[in-house]
Amino acid sequence: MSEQAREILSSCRFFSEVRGDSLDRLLSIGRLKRYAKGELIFRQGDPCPGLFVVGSGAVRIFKTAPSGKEHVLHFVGPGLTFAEVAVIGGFACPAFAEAMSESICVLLPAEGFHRALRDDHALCLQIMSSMAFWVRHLVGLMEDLVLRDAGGRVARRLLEAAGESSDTFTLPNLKKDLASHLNLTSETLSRTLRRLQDAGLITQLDGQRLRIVCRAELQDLADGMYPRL
Amino acid sequence: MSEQAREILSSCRFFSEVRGDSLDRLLSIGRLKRYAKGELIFRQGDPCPGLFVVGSGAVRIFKTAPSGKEHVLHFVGPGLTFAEVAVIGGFACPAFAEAMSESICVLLPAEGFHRALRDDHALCLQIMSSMAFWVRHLVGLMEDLVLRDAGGRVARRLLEAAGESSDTFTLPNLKKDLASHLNLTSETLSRTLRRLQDAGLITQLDGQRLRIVCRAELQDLADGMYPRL
DNA sequence: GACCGCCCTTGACCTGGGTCAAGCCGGCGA
DNA sequence: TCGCCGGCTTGACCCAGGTCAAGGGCGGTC
Repeated sequence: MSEQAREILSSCRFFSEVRGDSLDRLLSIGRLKRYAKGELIFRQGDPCPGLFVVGSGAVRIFKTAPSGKEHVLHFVGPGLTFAEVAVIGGFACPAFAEAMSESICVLLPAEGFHRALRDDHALCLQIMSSMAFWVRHLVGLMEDLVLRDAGGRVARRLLEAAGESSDTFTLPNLKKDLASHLNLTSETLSRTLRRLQDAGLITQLDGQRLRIVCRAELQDLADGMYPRL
Repeated sequence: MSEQAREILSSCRFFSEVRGDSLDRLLSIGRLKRYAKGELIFRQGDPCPGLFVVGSGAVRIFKTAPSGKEHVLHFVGPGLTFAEVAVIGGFACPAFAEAMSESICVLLPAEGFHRALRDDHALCLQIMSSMAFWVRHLVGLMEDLVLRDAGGRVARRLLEAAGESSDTFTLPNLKKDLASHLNLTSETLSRTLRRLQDAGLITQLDGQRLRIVCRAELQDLADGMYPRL
């Protein structure tokens, strides 16, 4: 497969330990896919086509309720994967996937990926460890939804996304997607950010970027120490 | 190790495909543990001692917020495991574990379990598949918390726990544990069950057992089809 | 440059479910 | 047998966050 595909796979944490023959084998089964902005990659309930690795662009994974409400499970950016669990477990797609912008992915078809797992013990160990991190992340999200209020969720998200090193945070394309991910309406997210700003914890740089001003207080808020903002 | 331990491991779905040498190896590192009702098995943040397999009794896994609110992540009964993800990922315990009644578990210490994973490809594949199911379950729980209202969550839980075959549902020892698992207060759970009963969807047999009377309507409620009860 | 559509923000109001408080019931020890 | 204690139920009230509606900003198109 192309040099581009090699580039994408090797920049992916999921496959960071996979080298040499194992990597070649995966590359040999991979297919490069391109999606237009807004294009649906798969629907909830579809048979799972395989494991996707995002090379560029961004994909959102979401579920919908009969009521029409939709919930963004996660945002998948370059170097990250999706549908890996469905592939491994042999399930149908548990959610929808939609390109949030023009996106390029490597698709590793389920059948070939299974064969690779069967044959390659090192790959297994690597994937297992990645899945463990993924589970921990999911449990963190659940804890978030259940144990924190709106302010706490937003604060935690800002800190997590900015990371240790940087004080700036770039919002996803649409605020309503972030809101949905945090199980808020866009109205509430808007109000919450405003309150954070009024309290001097953050400043809004431009439409898409925020700066964290007071990390410690934000952390307190995320930890639920503040009774109220 | 004892015959009892063999019994416990082989009745566990997580290890259902593990046989012969692999099983012997696991048995050789396993330790039988006994916990009194209410005993704390580990605390959130503790280094993870290993993978637990419940033989008898029941364990609840829960997190606490700084506010004091606690959330039951899951109930672990005979034949099920806990702390498996922390072991595999090498994390600290992500939650508390407490015996809900007198309980017997097999503990597979982290170090030995890791060695088994490194050496045993079939075990890896099995565990990976089990983890995939576990992730799917977690995502289902999240979907539940986010996309359903109180009535829908209770209805879904009743249907899920009763299963296809049976129309009766046995509550966990304490209703407030079930409430916490569903992210409800015990008051709301109480009210919700009452409403279900008044609507003729369920009947209360005794303190701990319920009978599902109208499966279809309960399913509609779980699917969020009913605007309100 | 005028129109349009989409998103974001803000305000006013509503409601699902939490909180608080008051019984009630059943098990258990003295 | 009685009293106590912990969990369950029920009612009254409250509030965080959702809903609805009214602008406002901004890019795209003709």
